[in-house]
Amino acid sequence: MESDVSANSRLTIAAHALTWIGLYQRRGHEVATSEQIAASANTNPVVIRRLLAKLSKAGLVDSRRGAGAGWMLARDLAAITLLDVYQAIEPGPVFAMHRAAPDPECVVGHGIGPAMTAVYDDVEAALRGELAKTTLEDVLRDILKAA
Amino acid sequence: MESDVSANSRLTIAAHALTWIGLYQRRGHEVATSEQIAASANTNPVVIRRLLAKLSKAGLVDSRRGAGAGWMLARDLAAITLLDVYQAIEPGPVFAMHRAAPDPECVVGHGIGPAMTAVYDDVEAALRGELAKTTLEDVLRDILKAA
DNA sequence: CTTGATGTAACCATTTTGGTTACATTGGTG
DNA sequence: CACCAATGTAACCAAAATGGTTACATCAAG
Repeated sequence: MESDVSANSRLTIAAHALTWIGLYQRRGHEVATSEQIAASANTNPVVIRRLLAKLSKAGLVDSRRGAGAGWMLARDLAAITLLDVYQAIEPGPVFAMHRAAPDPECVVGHGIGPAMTAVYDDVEAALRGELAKTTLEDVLRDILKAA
Repeated sequence: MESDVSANSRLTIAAHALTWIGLYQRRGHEVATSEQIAASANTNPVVIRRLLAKLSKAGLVDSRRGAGAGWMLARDLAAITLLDVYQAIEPGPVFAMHRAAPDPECVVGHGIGPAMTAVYDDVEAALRGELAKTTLEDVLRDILKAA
């Protein structure tokens, strides 16, 4: 215990992958391979494929198999928000309830669940609202501006 | 991999502990012990003490040692927001960057870090803003209302 | 039919999370 | 003063999450 800075990097990697595909296609290529993306993101191709598989189920990308296989965007970068990406890869909530149910005989133990759930719902809504404000086009613009 | 619903329950347990102490004191008791709180939250007293230790460092609670030892609020429930609790126990960010630095030769690999950091900063601000809206007095009111 | 890449399962090392034991320390009380 | 209940922490552990890696069946264009 004691160390923090947990959190996972999936949203970052997924945004990286999609942005990379978008830029690659914009430069005239049909599809991008998980190997190319993995090289840019400095991770393993399987990690990329796992994320893209989820993004594919969410309708954000399409894949082509066989020879000349690879990935392509299903929508323009401007039509994909970070919320879309987040929802595609992170079904779980940010905050968890008690690991084991609290004492139902205790007033606090009995009522804290619903009370915190209500708050967490609002927090998640705020988080989603904020993620929805940024599209991958915005991210790419930021990237190109800084280059 | 694959399962989700990660997230930790620390904020929930910490809010539970503080609310419990507040109600207990309101009923005329001087201090609450980690054992009592642990019984209500259905966890181990050491887990409670670990959290309260951090909350103590943040100035939200005080502890008394020796005989008649225990914990008491350093401020009224109405003067403690969930943001105060969150900051006391969760220094780390919600989203992480690449585990290994991306390819600096690649435009995306080079610029994605600052771009995502900017977004994440806004998201965290929104999350904190939402947590700041609720005080533990609000939580307790909710609990008592439902009882 | 060959080939290059997807789609997934499987396995593993590392880290996080939280539960548990253990124990030194504290300070009021009998 | 000795007792004792509870804090404050270290240490250890089991379970789960996170990502990296190998392996391989499948697919489809050439």
